[in-house]
Amino acid sequence: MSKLSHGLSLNQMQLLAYAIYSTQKDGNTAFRKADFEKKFDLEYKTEHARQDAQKISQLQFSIIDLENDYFEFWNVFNGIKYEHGKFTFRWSTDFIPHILELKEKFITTDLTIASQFNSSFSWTLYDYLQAHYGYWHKPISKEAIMRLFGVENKKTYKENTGRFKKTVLDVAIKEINALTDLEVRYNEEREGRTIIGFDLIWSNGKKVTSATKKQIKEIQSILDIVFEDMFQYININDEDDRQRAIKLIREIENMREFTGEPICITKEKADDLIKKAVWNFREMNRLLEKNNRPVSEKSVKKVKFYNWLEDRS
DNA sequence: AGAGCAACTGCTTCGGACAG
DNA sequence: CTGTCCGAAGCAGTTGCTCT
Repeated sequence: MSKLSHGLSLNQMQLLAYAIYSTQKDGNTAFRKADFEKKFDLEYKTEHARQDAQKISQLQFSIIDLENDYFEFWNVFNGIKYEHGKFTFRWSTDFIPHILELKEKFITTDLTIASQFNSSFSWTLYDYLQAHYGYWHKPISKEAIMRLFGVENKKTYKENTGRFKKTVLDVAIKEINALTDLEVRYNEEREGRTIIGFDLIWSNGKKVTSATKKQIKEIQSILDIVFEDMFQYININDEDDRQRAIKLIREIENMREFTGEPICITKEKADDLIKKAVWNFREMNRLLEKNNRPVSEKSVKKVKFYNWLEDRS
């Protein structure tokens, strides 16, 4: 969603959210402006509706993975119509499957809470924090956070970090702290006297503890073994088993982003990752044995180690 | 209920003062 | 000298009101 709603004004985000909401609720692809206004507690002039609808109607949904020679772009809407207070819109057929994905993240949590936000920046930041479930802090460069808020071209903010804080970041944090369960603050990261980034720190009221170095090392060690034995796994003869092994490897590989410094995930999240990694690892070795492939000595040791841990508990 | 106009509010930008 | 802070001015967006 963050990518989809990038650079939209608050009203535009609300309009998009309400379109998704209406579709989700009763499959309706039309809604009355009055209902929309009521939901977000605002007045919406037709001229603004026109501008916002025009912007929304040009939205695109993209998936880009150039490393694998892959990209796709789809329009979100085929069109949007407005007539005497009634919006009618038609989703692009290729986008419809994605609406379902958006539902969980966007509709159930965000709309009730986010409808209270007065600033689009609050919406954006809230979305960003929600997307980083399992993290408890996240360092982000000034450039990146400006891009997140869609203000990377504002001269004032580029040259005057104080203004950026006052009118963008602080506004968003204040609203989130006031209206949601999250508690957000940040530390400034400086290089000399220049602010080069922020370390966003947040919690949902519950006490959170950072993942330990030991936990991260544990994830790292599984990553290393899997990587070393990669060829064993992808050379499995049986097509189905090979595809399954590749999928399991990918899942483990994706954990690499959490192992870097500084440690940003919670203890709880690290526990989940370790469990998941061990499970995948065992499953992969099972596939090797099933296909009469040798399991490396390191892997055998690792599996024994986990068996031993479980026997004790 | 929706459209349109006028007064007002607050944001952005610019340039200059100030501090390390 | 470089980067941050601050005030003035212009202007876009908001509010409140009336008319259709």
